Parts: sequence; C-alpha cells; structure tokens
Amino acid sequence: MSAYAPNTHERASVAVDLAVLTVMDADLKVFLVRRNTHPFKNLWALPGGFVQAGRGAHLGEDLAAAARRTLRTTTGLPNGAGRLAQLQTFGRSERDPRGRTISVSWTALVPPDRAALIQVTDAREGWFSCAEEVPWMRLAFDHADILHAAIDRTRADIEYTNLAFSLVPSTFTVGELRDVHEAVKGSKHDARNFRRRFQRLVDDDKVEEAPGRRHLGRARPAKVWRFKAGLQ
Amino acid sequence: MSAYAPNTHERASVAVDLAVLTVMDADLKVFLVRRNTHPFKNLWALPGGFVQAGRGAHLGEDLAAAARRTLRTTTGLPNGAGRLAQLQTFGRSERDPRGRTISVSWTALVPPDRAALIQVTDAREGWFSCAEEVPWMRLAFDHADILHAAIDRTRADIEYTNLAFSLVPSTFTVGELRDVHEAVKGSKHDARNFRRRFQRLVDDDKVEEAPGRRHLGRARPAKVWRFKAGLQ
DNA sequence: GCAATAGTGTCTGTTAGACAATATGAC
DNA sequence: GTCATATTGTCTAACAGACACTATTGC
Repeated sequence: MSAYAPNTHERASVAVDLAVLTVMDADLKVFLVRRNTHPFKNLWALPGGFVQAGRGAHLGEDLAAAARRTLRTTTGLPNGAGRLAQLQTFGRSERDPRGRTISVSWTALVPPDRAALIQVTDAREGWFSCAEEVPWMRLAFDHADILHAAIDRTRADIEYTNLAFSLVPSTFTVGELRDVHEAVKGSKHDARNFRRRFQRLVDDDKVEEAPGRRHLGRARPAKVWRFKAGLQ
Repeated sequence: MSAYAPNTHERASVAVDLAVLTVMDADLKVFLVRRNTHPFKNLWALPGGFVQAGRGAHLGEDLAAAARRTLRTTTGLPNGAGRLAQLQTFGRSERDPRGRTISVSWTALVPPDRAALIQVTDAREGWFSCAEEVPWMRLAFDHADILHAAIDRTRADIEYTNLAFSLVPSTFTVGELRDVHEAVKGSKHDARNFRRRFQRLVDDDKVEEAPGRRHLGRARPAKVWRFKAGLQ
C-alpha cells in the first residue's frame, strides 16, 4: 500500500456471506435464503449483508461485527449462538452484476438445539442437506464456491480441532458426537475406535460427565457429557 | 446479501497486502518496504496495493491478480516466482486513517535463489528477520497483525503440506530442506528423524534424486534432490 | 589428524485401524 | 425375547522421538 491513488482503484461494496452449518438427523445442513430481489431473484443464496457504513461519530462496522449481525438478523439467533470463523474472501470482478462487490465469507457453526429454534417462517428460507440437496441446486452469485470452501474447511478442521463440539448441544452423548463427525466427513467411523479417542479427551479432562442419561428409540441409554475446555 | 441498500453501506477501498517470506541463512525473513507517503510515513510496511478498477471494456482485477501484480511490481520477480495463498481479510474501520480500507492479505513464499535476485536498490526496502528484527519493529497500519498471522499459518501448514518445497531452490539438499523447517518452526529437528521422513517422500516418489552433489564449507558433499509432485 | 556435515539403524511409546462380545433398556 | 444402541479390549501396522556410529570431504 505504497501510495493512495484514487484514480486507479475503484471503491467496492463489501459484503459478508455466511455458510451457516448444523448437523440435524446425522446430516450436515446449511441454512439458505431465497432472494426476493434482483439479481438472481428467486435463487437460493447464503445469508449475507453489506458491511455497515460509519455515520456521525460511528466509525463503521468491524468485519466480525458484520458477520455477527448478519447471523443474528437472518436467523434470529442471539449473538454467541454460533461459532463464526472467517473463511475466505471472494472478489471476482463479475461476481455481482450490480457492481464490484467483495465478499468476506464466514462459516457459522450452530448446535442443533439452537438451529431448531430458528423460525422458518415461510418458503423463502430453510435448511438444506449438503450431501443430498445442495449439489443439485443453483445458488446465487458464487455462493456455491463459497459453500464448497466452507464444507471443505470444516471437513479438514474437524480432524484436529474442537470444532465438533460447536455442532452438538452443550451436553451430548458419544453417539451424537460421532454422528457429527460422520455427517461432516461423509463417512462412517468405527464406534469402538471413536470411543477410544473420546476416552482420551475424558482422561485429559477436556470433557466431563454430565448428570443424567439419554436414550433414543428403544436402545440402551447413553451417558451424557459436557465439553470443559474453552471452545476453539 | 438479501437487498442492495446503498444508503446503509459505504463503499470501501480494497487493498492486497503481502507477507513475502523466504528462508535465507537458515532464518525466516520477510520483505518490507518503507513508506514514503502519509500515513505512517517512514514506517516499514508489507508491500501492498489497491485492487485496480475496471476501465472501459475491462472489468477490473481479480483479487489473486492484484496479489500477483503487487508481488511482481514490488519485488521485480516474474509471475509464478512465488507461491501465493490468501491468508485473511482485515477490516477494522480505523485501520487506515484515510478512510475505510479492507485489506485482503496473502502470504507469498519465495525460494531463496529467487529472493536473492530482488534488487534492493535503496534503504527503503529489504529483508528482515522474523525472529530477530520484526518483534522490535513498529509496522504501518495493522501490518504487524497480518505478518503474525502469516507466520503462524506458515508454521502450522509446513507440518502437513508441501509448502517447504516453495522455500528451497528447485534442487536442494536434505540439509537445506531441514533448515527451512527449522527456520519456520523456530526449533531444531533431529537430523536422523528428519532424514527418515524425507526418505518416505523418496519412497513415495514425491521427490527424486537430481544430478550432482553440493557441499558447503569443508563438509562431506550432499546428494541433490528435486521435488516431483506438483507444488501445493 | 581435525572439523564439519552426510548418511544410516534401533528401540520405545503413541496412535489408528480392523475386529467381537457383552450390557442395558424399550417394546 | 427381540431390537437397537452403548460399552469395552486385543492385535497389528505406522509413525515420532530419543539416541550413536561411520563416511566423506576441506583444511
């Protein structure tokens, strides 16, 4: 940034776009909204919004603040209900026919109990299966690229981060945690080997037993656990 | 991006800023330029530039194209001489006193033989040690944050990617490759264990022997190798 | 001979992957 | 009793870390 040369560069609109992900029914799902305005009217899109301008004494919004606000206003979830992480910035000059728009994309991981609270008021928003539905959908702008990047990143990160704990309720069973791994990876885990890795987290005091048991269907009830270490 | 509301968002300048890294003398170094204009005049900064506007039939520059151009014009290296990877986008509203500026930051890994070709014409640009010098320097804008993010990312990625091969010449010795790992990690490796990991790359046909030998000082000459698998 | 780096092999502990049997509760 | 899931243990292969010696050159 050696010189300020307003003639040689245009100023661009800056948007944040969110890949809001959750795991429901052992399936990775993304929250999409249907556009009701030009361009790409009636196509499904990632929820997003423009970074707010500063007015008066205000200096304008942080990128992270814009992402938080967008998650809040498009899903109705309170701040902090999802884990936001900056993903990648997309800026192809033709990506928005209205004019030069830079999209700073984020992943937002939402636990399923929070996701269930999102009021799907009409047919203009909803959850879609990343494995079954999304590959057949045409998304607005370059949102298909963004979504694929988000899924790839999540898939890579779940191996060596605590990200999976952002996709289960605050207390959970080993089976629920395994479902999250399997939904994100798209492949099955050996339940015994998974349990052994989980046991190491217990031994390392990353996870503790929570009161109660939980059982679905007519199976044996499972112990309930809570993640202790700080998220991240 | 549900609606286009020009009144509620400002248009921002979009810059690319580059953490140009190389390993020289077994030390991780970054290329910095000294600003000769307001703001932060005379402070050291990452090389950067604004994303070019479209004019006439041109639609304006891609973000990656802007990064390539900035690397070329600030270092004199031809396109393709460095490995560019998008890092993170910084957008604190007060990060540039001239007005709202979004910085899409990149790491550029340059092999040392290319880095040596960069003409350091005057005292307004040069290579600085990330371990010895950078921690004591005040950089322009939030470039210290960007540089730390670049170093952290490089340090994390070198463990499980082929990134190190972008920091050695096209043919190299095992010792040179080990120097790169040690410079990036900031810690020593056991030469025997490192050689064993390297041997696996040879067995997997990722690396092949190149003609000749290379020796520095009065030590035994080392075999010379070439990375076979495509970069990345 | 001395200094300096290149190059090789062993032992041990950790981890992942493959694999089967028993336990518990709903129905 | 049947069904469905929870829970536990063994064997093997791959890999990392610690560690010592010989080989080859310049001086």
